[in-house]
Amino acid sequence: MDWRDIPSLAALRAFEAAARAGTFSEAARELNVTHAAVAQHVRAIEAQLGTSLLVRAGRGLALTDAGHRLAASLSDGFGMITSGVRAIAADAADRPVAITVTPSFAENWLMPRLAGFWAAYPGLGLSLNPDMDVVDLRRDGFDMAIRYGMGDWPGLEAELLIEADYTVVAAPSLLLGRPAQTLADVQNLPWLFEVVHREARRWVTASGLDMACCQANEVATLSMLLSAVRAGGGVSVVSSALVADDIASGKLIAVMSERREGLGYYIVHPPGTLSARAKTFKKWLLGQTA
Amino acid sequence: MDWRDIPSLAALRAFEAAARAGTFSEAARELNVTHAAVAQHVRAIEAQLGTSLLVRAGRGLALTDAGHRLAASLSDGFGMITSGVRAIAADAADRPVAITVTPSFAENWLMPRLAGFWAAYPGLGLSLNPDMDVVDLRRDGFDMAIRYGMGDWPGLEAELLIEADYTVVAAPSLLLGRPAQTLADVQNLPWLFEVVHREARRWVTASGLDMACCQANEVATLSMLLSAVRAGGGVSVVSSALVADDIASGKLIAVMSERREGLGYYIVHPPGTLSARAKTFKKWLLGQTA
DNA sequence: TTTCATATGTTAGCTGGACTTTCATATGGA
DNA sequence: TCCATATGAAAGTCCAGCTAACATATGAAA
Repeated sequence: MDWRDIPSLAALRAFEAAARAGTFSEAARELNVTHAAVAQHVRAIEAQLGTSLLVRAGRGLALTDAGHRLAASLSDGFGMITSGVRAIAADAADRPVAITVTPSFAENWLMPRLAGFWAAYPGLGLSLNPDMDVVDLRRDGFDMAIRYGMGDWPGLEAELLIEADYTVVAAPSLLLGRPAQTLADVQNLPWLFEVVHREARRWVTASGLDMACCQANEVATLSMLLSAVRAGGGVSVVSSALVADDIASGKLIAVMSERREGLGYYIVHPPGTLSARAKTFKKWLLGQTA
Repeated sequence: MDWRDIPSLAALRAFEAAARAGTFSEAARELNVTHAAVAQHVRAIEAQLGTSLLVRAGRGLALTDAGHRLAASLSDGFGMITSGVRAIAADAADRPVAITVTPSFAENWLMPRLAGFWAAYPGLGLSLNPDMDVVDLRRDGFDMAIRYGMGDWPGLEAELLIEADYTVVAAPSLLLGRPAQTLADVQNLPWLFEVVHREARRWVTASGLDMACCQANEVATLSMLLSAVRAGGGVSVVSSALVADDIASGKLIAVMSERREGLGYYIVHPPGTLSARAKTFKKWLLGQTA
């Protein structure tokens, strides 16, 4: 589509508004600009096309024949454009909020709380996608994600939901009444690590755990790890946020804990306006940790 | 038409081009901008509408369902706009060049030369409107005017065609062989003045004519005045340009002459591009006095 | 006829939207 | 593996689009 011989779209829009409104002043109010801006645009179009479109008539303006014809095709064209845009925006606003979230966070933190959301917002649909991968939100059509990390994903806005830490936990059934207040207390017990969570292993070693003198097993997912830890299958390092209820109820014992600056579960989304529904969900999420 | 919730038209055009071209790079070439400009526009629209439109696919891009639908309505809308604009521009280019010109200039200078123009440009139509009034070119649909004055009409471009002067002329049939080289030589002959041309009368009085001792008649139009002067009805003050042929052939005698700085016959038109045809005519006009 | 509100016309000056520049990364054909 | 061409992202530039200001025109009301 060759635009080189077409006046600027801003000018054409100004002309269409003036043609419809009958005065530059009224068109200016509609477009939130001054009458001078509208007048300049219209005269620029006339100069470029070599014909008059709007001429002075009393206190207002009258369309020439050419002006009538141009205004008609512009009105149709701009009508089509704005209708198409609004249809897309309406569809986007109506569909369920699409969220991608790590499975373990979904199972251990989000799902237990979601009944509260459903009670508060019965008509607001959510589409939750548990996925361990960091997916491309735009490519895969997600409104937002809840991600674990430092909050610095390029091109995305990230807002901290829950701070994360490293917490050593063990089940009472594993401890068998033994004290569990230092790493030394659990040094000789079996240990469990998530395959990909190398940093947890690195941290606990740096904190004094001697990996050589104890049995350490690896499991594939955080969900499986938590299941095994709860069953007394071993000691592990997790974010306390995921096991807050377990610790509070005594189902798991927190041996030691250390905060990591910046580390946390973040609400992540592309920059710009979220839909009203997505905003509502985000607000509710943030309200759960205030 | 409420534009507040509509992305910028430049952005929508960029998106439509990218949707059609399949890559930001190709769309950028079409629009004469960089790929980054197109990419930024598209992502801005996605942010505002809350949905993906174009996602990465190999080395290019693929439209999402929403993207397809939006691209279709934008293509229709922009097509309507550009077709409408081109139709108006084509009409303006095709119609005869509309010129408003003073009747006396038309009769005495232009019409005698126009045969040369018609011979040189047989297919180029002209629409000549003799009018003594200074008309509003845009309101009345004129491409240009040939006007007598100082060339300083606001909001218009003016280019000098012929310098004007005050020239005292008389017919030989009036002079009856008497010398006619000074105002004194024609002081006691009858004089003619155009009703509205007060400055000619003012000038000749300031140049020494004693209005009290001679018969002075007024006529309504310059054309009538020239007709009477040629018939020996009286002495008058005219622009020599209008009677150059008469003077050259001896049909009129130039008694005295005085140039006036800036005064002249000007080609006048609104600023901006004249149509190709109007430019051709203007060029031809200017060629007649080079 | 005068006054007043509202319109257009015009030009000089300002600024942020639109773009460029630059560099990093991704993709696919040779 | 190399290379050409694509997108992604962010910092910086600049002029199209606008405002401000003032002049002039129009028409209704007093």
